[in-house]
Amino acid sequence: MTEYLARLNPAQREAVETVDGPLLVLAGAGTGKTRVLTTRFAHILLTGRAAPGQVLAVTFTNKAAREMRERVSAILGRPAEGLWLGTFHALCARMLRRHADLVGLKPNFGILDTDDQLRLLKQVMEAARLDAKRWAPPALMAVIQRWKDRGLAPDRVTPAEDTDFANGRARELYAAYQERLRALNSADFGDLLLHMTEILRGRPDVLAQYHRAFRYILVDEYQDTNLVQYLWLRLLAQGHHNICCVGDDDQSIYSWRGAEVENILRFEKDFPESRIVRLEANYRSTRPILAAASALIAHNEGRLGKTLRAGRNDADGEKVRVVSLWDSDEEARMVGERVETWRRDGDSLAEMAILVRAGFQTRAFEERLITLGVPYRVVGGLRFYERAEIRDAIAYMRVLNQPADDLAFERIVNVPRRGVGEVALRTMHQTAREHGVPLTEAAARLVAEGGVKGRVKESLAALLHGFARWREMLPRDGHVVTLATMLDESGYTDMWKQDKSPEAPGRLENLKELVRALADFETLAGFLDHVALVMENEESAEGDRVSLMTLHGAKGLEFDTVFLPGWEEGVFPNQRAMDESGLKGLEEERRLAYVGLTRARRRAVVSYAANRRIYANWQSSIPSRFVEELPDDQVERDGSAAMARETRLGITSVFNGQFPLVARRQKVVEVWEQPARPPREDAIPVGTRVFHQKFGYGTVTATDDDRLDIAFDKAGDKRVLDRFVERA
DNA sequence: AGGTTAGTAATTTTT
DNA sequence: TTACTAACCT
Repeated sequence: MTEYLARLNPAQREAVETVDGPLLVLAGAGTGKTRVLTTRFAHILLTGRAAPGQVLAVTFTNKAAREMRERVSAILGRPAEGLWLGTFHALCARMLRRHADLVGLKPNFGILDTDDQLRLLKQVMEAARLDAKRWAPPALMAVIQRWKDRGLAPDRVTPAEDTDFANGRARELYAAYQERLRALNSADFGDLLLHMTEILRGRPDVLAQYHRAFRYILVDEYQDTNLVQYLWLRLLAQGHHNICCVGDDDQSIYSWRGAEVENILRFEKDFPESRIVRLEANYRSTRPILAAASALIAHNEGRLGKTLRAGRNDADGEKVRVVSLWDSDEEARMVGERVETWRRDGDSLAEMAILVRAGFQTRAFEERLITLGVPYRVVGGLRFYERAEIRDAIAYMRVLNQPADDLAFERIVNVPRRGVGEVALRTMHQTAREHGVPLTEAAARLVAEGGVKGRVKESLAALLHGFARWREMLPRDGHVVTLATMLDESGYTDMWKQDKSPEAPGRLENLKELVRALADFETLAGFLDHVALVMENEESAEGDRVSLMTLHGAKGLEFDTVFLPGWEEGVFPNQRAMDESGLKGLEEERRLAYVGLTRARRRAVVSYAANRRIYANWQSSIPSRFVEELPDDQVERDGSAAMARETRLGITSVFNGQFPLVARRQKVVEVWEQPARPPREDAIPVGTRVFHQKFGYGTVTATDDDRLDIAFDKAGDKRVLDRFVERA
């Protein structure tokens, strides 16, 4: 047997060797999903079933695409070239450039970022005379994106599917938005998939062309596909049916972005002869971690069903720790202390991660780690190409590349400040509309014909001359020199040099980095495409640092030690997720918890605090139901944690019957079916003087069962649970 | 046009 | 708390 096959376990080998026909690989966390995918890819090539260019391999992230490319090359023993391997968006962009005319675009269409989309949408809404205060543009953007996620072009949206946004005018606005995009020769992210799917649906000749081109299709993270991606895949797989999807329904955490786990089930229906392989041997985590994660996720309904087994011989290990703390500060201290202790014991910081539900939660830990002098890095956050200075610089390049790029021009026309404000911009827009020309041309006319005067005229003239000059430079001096010159001569770099804010030097550094990055590209257009599609954070993974990130950001990563703080009702599971999506939302939160736990190889520390500062004021909180769903025999609860857990069981009123989400389950049913708690004998009436450990003395101003509103003498107005105060 | 101040809202975000 | 926006003043 060939060497690369010998390294696989039987299930993995089956997934690799079942080459023909539809195959669904259900791969639990840490079961070697990437290995299967890459080995399968290489296997197809090495057995001569297809040439490199005849396999279509789709991922969600650029990172995953890069990794797959590297690993396929490693197995082949040579660089893998000519592959159709990339993200859904990158592959669609590549295809769409060939067929742009079929959807009314030119092959050099631009790809808009979120800022541009929003700006354009605002303009569309303005033109439709909608009150931006009553109807928020981002809300409409979300509606349109959902439609695009579902493969619905404006003419496919039925009136019944219109939302109540703008009194049912969302469809009309969507159509207008698409019209504007076309006029600007631009596509947004959703369009890449939508247009391509429309083309494949409507043009059998084009579809046939791709059927001939691709003999095999490989799909990563299948549980995260949305409907339009599914349709696109299904169209491409028609005929040969050689499609292999790898995914894990238990790790589906992007439904709020349009992902539909149901695609897994649909797939089986559409390809009745499909086979399913389950990868269940986990090579990552210790037994207790696996057992805890499995027990937790077992609370979800409608799973396809997988059981993680420890695949390692050395899988025994410490129990999962659950620590309860008095407040969020103490939680941060606890995490900091353990980081220090384990570091002293020889653990590497790079092997520790703090995974939070929401980005803002990282701050408390950052502060603590700074105090302790422990190096850390925050993963995620603003990406390189999302920084204002980078977007500005790119907007300059876009105008250079395509003078008709109104959105880019609008962005930089007054950056740096040139005295071209709202009024001047409106004049330009009006002229542009009247003559049916782009903004740059409108500006040129206004300058020439005296439509603008004084400073505005001077500035616009200077800027337009600048662009003419830089455009001349481009073929002569190359794009790198041109960009640097353009940024200098336009006054853009000066703007940051004169800026006294602490971020300014960093921004100048970023601009230099951008110029350096540009050098890697042959053409300006190629670079702009890269920027739009490969918005990556060039994070220097260098140095021994603790990683801080959201649970979403941690998907696909693993660490020896994982801290999971903030397991409190409302925080995690997140209140809004439950409000908006009910049981589905809760189950997705639980999957997120599952993802978090399964990131850990050796140690997991779950924690929650009884009091948390949210914005300015303190709020008491209740331990997350997930804490309780962890199995006792795999978990070591800190003394006070055990106590607080009982507290949680006793407190049913906090849910107020709003979320009978857990009532289906035996164990908690008891809790839910308890008769309304009898009025407590020790109820604290309004007006009582009380003492609170943290806030000191105060007077009760209102009560709601066990929750008290208290006006504290020093700490101000707070709402706390009655068990945290005593009569003064 | 641009800077200042007061008011308001606040997950997750692969492309 | 911060960060962003809208109204307001210079």
